[in-house]
Formats: sequence, C-alpha cells, structure tokens
Amino acid sequence: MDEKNEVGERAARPRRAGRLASAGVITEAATSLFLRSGYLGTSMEEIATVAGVSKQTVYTHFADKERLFTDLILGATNRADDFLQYVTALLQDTDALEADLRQVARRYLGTVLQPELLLLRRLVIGESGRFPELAHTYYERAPERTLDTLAASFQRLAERGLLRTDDAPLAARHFAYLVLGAPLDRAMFCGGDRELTPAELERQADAAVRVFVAAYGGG
Amino acid sequence: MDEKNEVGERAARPRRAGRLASAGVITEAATSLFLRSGYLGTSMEEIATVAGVSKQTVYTHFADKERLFTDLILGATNRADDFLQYVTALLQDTDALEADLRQVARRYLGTVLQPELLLLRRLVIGESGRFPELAHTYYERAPERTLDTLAASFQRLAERGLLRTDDAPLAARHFAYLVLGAPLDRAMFCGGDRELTPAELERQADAAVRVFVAAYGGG
Amino acid sequence: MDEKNEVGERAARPRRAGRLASAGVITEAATSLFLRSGYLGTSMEEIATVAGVSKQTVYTHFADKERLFTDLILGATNRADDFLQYVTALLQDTDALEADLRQVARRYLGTVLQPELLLLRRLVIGESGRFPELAHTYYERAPERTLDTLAASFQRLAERGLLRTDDAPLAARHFAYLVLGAPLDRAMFCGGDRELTPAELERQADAAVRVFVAAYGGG
Amino acid sequence: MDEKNEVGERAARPRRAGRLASAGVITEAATSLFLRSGYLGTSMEEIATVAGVSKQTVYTHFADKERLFTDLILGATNRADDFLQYVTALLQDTDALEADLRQVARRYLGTVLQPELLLLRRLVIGESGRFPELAHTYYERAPERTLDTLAASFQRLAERGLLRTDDAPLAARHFAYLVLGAPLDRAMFCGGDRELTPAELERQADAAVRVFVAAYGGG
DNA sequence: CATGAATGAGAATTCATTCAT
DNA sequence: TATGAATGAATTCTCATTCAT
Repeated sequence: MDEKNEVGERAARPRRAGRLASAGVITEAATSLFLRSGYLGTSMEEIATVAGVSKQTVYTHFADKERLFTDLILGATNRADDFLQYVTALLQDTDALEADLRQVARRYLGTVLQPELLLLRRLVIGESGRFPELAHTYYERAPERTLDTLAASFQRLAERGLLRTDDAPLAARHFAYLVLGAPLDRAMFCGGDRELTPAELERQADAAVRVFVAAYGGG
Repeated sequence: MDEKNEVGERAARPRRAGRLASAGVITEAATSLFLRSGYLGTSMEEIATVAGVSKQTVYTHFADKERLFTDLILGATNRADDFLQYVTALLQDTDALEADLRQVARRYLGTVLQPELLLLRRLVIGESGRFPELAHTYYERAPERTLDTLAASFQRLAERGLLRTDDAPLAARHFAYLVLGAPLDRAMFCGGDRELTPAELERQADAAVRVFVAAYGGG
Repeated sequence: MDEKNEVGERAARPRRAGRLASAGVITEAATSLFLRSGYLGTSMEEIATVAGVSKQTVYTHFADKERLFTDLILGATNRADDFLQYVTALLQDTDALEADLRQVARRYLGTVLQPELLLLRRLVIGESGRFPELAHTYYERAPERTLDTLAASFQRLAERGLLRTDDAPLAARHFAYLVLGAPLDRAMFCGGDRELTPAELERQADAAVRVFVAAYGGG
Repeated sequence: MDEKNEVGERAARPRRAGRLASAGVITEAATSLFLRSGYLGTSMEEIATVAGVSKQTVYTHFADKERLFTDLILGATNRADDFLQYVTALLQDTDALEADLRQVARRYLGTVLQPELLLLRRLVIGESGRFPELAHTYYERAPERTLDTLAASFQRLAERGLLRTDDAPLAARHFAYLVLGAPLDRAMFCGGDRELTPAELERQADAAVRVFVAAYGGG
C-alpha cells in the first residue's frame, strides 16, 4: 500500500499520496499502539510519532482520541470472516460430519487464537467499562456472529438428520466453547505465555468434537 | 475481615487500629475504583479521596501504585473458594451423579457470573499487557485452580466408574466451558447489559450437563 | 453595501464578484464572531467555517488575524454617522431649544445603546491593551467625533445666545454624559441584562436635558 | 503581609510561610498578568512562572483558570471603599456644599482614574461576554455601589434643603457622570495615552460641580 | 503515622499559519 | 483564486510521587 508511492510518482502527486498515506499510516500506528498499551496507555503524541506525522495531522483525520479508537476497533471486527464462509461452505453438504467438524474445530482454534485477534479481544474487554457500546457491538459482530453462523449450519445438519437437536443455537454454543473455551480463556490471561503447538491444538479440537458428536451425533 | 480481630482493642491500641483501619479503607476504595476505571483510569488522588485519607497515607501503606494494584488483585483471587469446597464435597461420594452435576453447574454459573467477579476478570484481562505476571498468577489461582479441583473430583468419579474418561483434566475443561463458556464470554463484553434470569441460567446449566453426561456418562 | 455595486454584474465577472462576495462573507462572519467572543476567543478556523470558505481563502483576503481584526473595527467606526447629521441639522436653526435637545438626547441614547454598538465598544475596550492604537483611533472616530459635533452645534447656539457658555466642548461633554453616562456605563457591564424600556429611556433623556438647560440655558 | 515571614522565622516554619506566600504570590502574579493581557491572553504557565511556583501549585490553590480569574476580580471590587466613606462623612453635615462637592468630585476622579482601576474596568468589560455574571456583580459592587452612596448622601442633603430634588438616585447619576463621564470614557479607550494633569482634573471637577449646583442647588 | 503543599513530566486538544494543487 | 493537508508551538489541566511538619 505505502510502497505504491515509491514507484516514482512522488514528484507527480506528493499531495494525494501524502494524504492517503497519512490516514493509513495513522491507523496502523494507532492500532499497534492501542493493542499493546490500551486506550489510556497510548498517547496521541506516540501515535503521531510512530505514524511519522504531526499531532495535528492525526486530529485532521480523526476528531478525537475516542473516535480514533472506536473507528479502529469497529474496523477490525471482521477479522474472522473467512472462517465463517469456510464453515458454511464445508458443512453445507457434508457427507463426513465428524471429519468435517474436526476441520472446523481446528480452523476455529487457529483463527481465534491468532495473536493479534487475542490482543484485540483483550483490548475490547479491558476497555468495555469505558466503551460499553463499543464492546457490545464488537461482541455482536465477532463472537455472536460466529455463533449465529454455526447455528445456521447446525440447523441445516439437524434438518438433514445428521445432528440431533431442536435448539441449534444451543448446540452451536456447546460446540464453540467445547472447542474454544479452555484455550481462549487461558489465552486471555496468559497470552503468548506458552503457545500451544499445532499438534496439541489438533488434539484438543478432535477431543472436543468427539464429545460433541457423542452428545449430538445423529441417530 | 481485618477489623474483626481488632474489635474491642480500638481503645487499647488506637494507633494500630488506626493503621489497619486505614489500610482496609484504602483497599476498599482502590478496589472499587480500579474495578470501575482500570489501572490508568484511577488516580492515587481519587483513591485517597474516596478512602477519606491523604495521598501520603496511601503511600505509607503501599509503596507505589503498581504495588497497590497487584496486592489488591492477588488478595482477591480466592473469591471462588467456597465453590471449590462445595464441588469437592458434593461429588466426593455422590450417588446421583447427573443431579449433582446439575447442582455444580448451577452454582458454578452463579459464582463466576457475580458482577464483581466479572469486573475483576475484565480488569485483569485488560491489564494483562501491563502486568503479565499478575495475570498469569491470577489465572493459576482462579480459573485453573477451579479446573484442577474439577479434574480431581472427576478423577475420583472415573475411578468409581461413574465417569468414562482417562483424561480427567480434559473432561474438567469440557465440563467447565460447556457450562460457563458462552455466558462468560458474553459477560466479558456485555457485562450486565442483560442479566440472565436464574431460571434461564438453570436451563443453560442443565443443558450443559446433559451434553456432558451423554459424552462422559459411565457405562 | 459592497454587494450593491455588483448587482447585475455577477454573471459578467464571476471571478471578481466571487472575490468580493468572499470578502463580504468573511467580513460578516468575522465581525459577528469577534463581537461575540473577542479577538483571542475567535479562531480563524471558526471564521472560515462560518463564512463557508476555506481557511486559506481568509488569508487570501486578509494578511493575518490582526489585519482582519483591525480592518473590521475601523470599518465599523461610522455606525453613528446618521446621528451626527441629525444633530447638526436639528440644532442648526432651532427655535425650540429644549424640545430639540430632548429629541437629540433621545436619539443619542437610541443610537449608542444599540446592542451591536455596545458589543463593539466592549470589544474595542477589551482589546485596547492588545491594540492600543486601534482603540485610540476608534475613540477619535466615534465618541470624540460625536463630542466634536455636539460642540460645534453648541458653539453656534452660544453665538445665537441660546446657550450660555464660553467653552462649547465642555458643554458638549456635560450634555453627552448627563444623557448617556449612566446607562452606557451600566450597559458596558450588564449588556442586555435588563434593557431599559423606551419610555424609561425618554424619561432619562428628558431629565438630563432639564439639568443641562438649568445650567446652560440662555439668559 | 508577606514580609511577616521575613522576620526570622524562615527556618522555623518554612512550610507555613511557603503556603501563605504561594497563595499571595500567585494572586499578585495572576492579577498583574490578567490586567495586562486579559483572560485568554494570560496562560496558567505564565502565572506560575511569574509567581515563581509550579503550574500544579497554582492548581492546588485555585480549581481552574476561571475560578482564579473570578476570585481575583471579586477580590478587587472594593478598591474604592475609602472614597465611599469619605463622601458619606464629608457630606453628612456639610455647611459649605459647593466647596465640599468640589472636594468629592476631585477625589472621585482621582480614585476612579487610578491606572490599575482603569485596567480592572477594561478587563471586566472586555470579558463581560465570557463572564456575564462576574461583570454584573462587579457593576453592583463598584459603580452601582458608588451611585448608591452618593444617592444616600444627596437624599440627606435634600432633606436638609441643601439640594433640590425628589429623585436622589437620579441626581447622583447626574453628578457622577457630569464629573466622571467624559474622562472615564476616554480613559477606557486611550488609557494612559495622555494622562490629565492634576490641575486639569481639578478644573474638570469644578466645572462639573458648577453645572450640578446650577441645576440642583438648593433654593 | 498522617498531612498539606509542592513538583516536573506529560496528557488531550487547539491555534495561526503555510504548502502544493 | 481557492483548497485540503500539514505543521510546531502553545493551551488547560492531571499524574505519581516526595518533602517538611
């Protein structure tokens, strides 16, 4: 993105390049700093310095610190969209349910436990007292949306007789937290302390699926 | 708690009583403020004012803000101890496993979803970037300790043939997050937004136990 | 005023019209803002925003904030010109001195106590520390010029034997502040707090004239 | 006041001396700066620097800039109290009315035209848009209080048959602005430009009294 | 032990002004 | 001519912490 300006157009459109670069650069700097140090722990001056612009330039693009923060967070709520599409596509017409659920579980873990996404969760949770609406919106757009997607898929599986439940949303929650609950909770507190190995993650995923299928497996 | 021991000695040792009273009052004020506004969002002046003492008195009792914060958090890690004892006692010699697990699940939810405990979780998670060791310790003393207790009970149940597992810690994690995962995750973001009714909580607890028993129920 | 000259030429010379329109719009915006919030209390950005132009356009028309301010003030020094002509004309050949002086007094009050003129006086007085020459010039062109006009009329009245004085400027000052002193001083501090009713103003004017005539009335 | 601390107690009570000195020193610095540069033109940093204390020390004594400003202004509203006592005492039992009124008029001019009092008037007028209540209060405690005092004295003179009026407040206003109106108005704009000589002031005072006595002199 | 006063550094935000288009 | 973006300095106010009493 930034490199575009380097291809020799500098002299031609420094203005426009400068402008666009500013917004992007500020966003990146602010994101990284907020994720690392939190809302109050990050100063507008730091952001400007890291972005390589003046403080006022930051204020030209974002009305104030709160706006910068909320814009950033809301702009990052769709990090897991790929996973949602994957789930829907995979389970749509599955003919090997348990194997596919294992795939889903593994990818679920791999998605949600991404370091940056963990930092984002921590940040939103940590600032939920200061920004309750933001946290609520984040919940709706990220965790809840995932649960909804899972529920829709499970509903279809139930209709196909592959899953035994008359409460697909409940089944979705059980699946989600069987798979994710323990490692996610741990990661919230001990983030990055001791990363689980992929093999270990697969083992966890498979174990969770085993429990889920034992309880919900179609007759 | 602290004051209990001093009852009746106030007149005899006003200085000591005074000191302890100060410490208690400061602790209470700081706890309430940190829980509400976070570490950086709380000033030593606020704490002193709410505690009704001078700023310097706060520094007499706690070396600096970090120490005050960590002391506070670590002092609050045993909020769920009652629950642990309850679990151990109830499951020790149970002869109605599913019913007792339902009791455990309900009380688990009731314990962990207490508003103040939720605030504490949020606070520790939110400050885990600034205080990684503190967060780690908190995790060990609270969530992990609960998992350990459950695992120990499950281990005994397995030995009694009431539970079918050769990995009690894994079973404990599955139980814990089947029960708690969804409501806890939601509460982290939407704390107090919409409290679940006791009846609803019981329904959730029972459903989680049903799944757990279907998967792990002894043959 | 400025726009009048341009009426009908807009289409013919859009550039020039545009320019003048800008100047007028900026002047109006700046006047209203300076009157309300003072020199330092008004920002160039506000002025540009209210005028509906860009900041740079303001700078195109006015070298800097000081010039904009002084140009504005000096352009508003002739607000009371109508009154001066009225006085001169009325007293020139009066044959009912006291009645005409009452007219003059009433109109004097009505002119100087206009809300906008009061704001202007306040502004110039308030900024007289920052713009001493401007305040001086304003004094000469407004209050002093009025006193001079009155003195000239009184001089003629004295020559006609209608007024008994050999120091017409002194008589003019006495007249002016007998009429205006109290309400003007009050208005400087309590501007618009409690507007005097027209009836009350007339009473004040008449009382002042009575005193003036008692002291200066021609034998 | 400040010198008290210098009598050799420095070592004994640096604390207390420091504290008292701070408040006084800040007040003096702030007064002088506000009078010179106005409210917005004076920064808290300047005040602290001139006072020789830290910025925070200023904030320890005064909640914020507005409070500092209003406290200062309100604390300076009784600058002319001596004059009020003088007027009351002198006119109480006068047996040489015109001569005593001349004394009053001269001292009135000498009091109100004091440079510092002029600056104060300018400041309050200039900030009356930002602090309307403050300006109102100032008006009541200074100019209006003077008019009231004059009116009370004139009332007594009227009762003694020395003054011919049934509206003492009106007579007081006429007296006040006959004497003060012109020079005060000029001073508001051209403060210190060209100070009137004492002789000139006396001439103005005497002329004003002559007019007043001609109109109101007792039969 | 507890206090009120004081500090120096740093927070968010705004300002008048100037480029390059 | 008019613009949007950018700047560097300055603004009010707050913070954690330390003296001297």
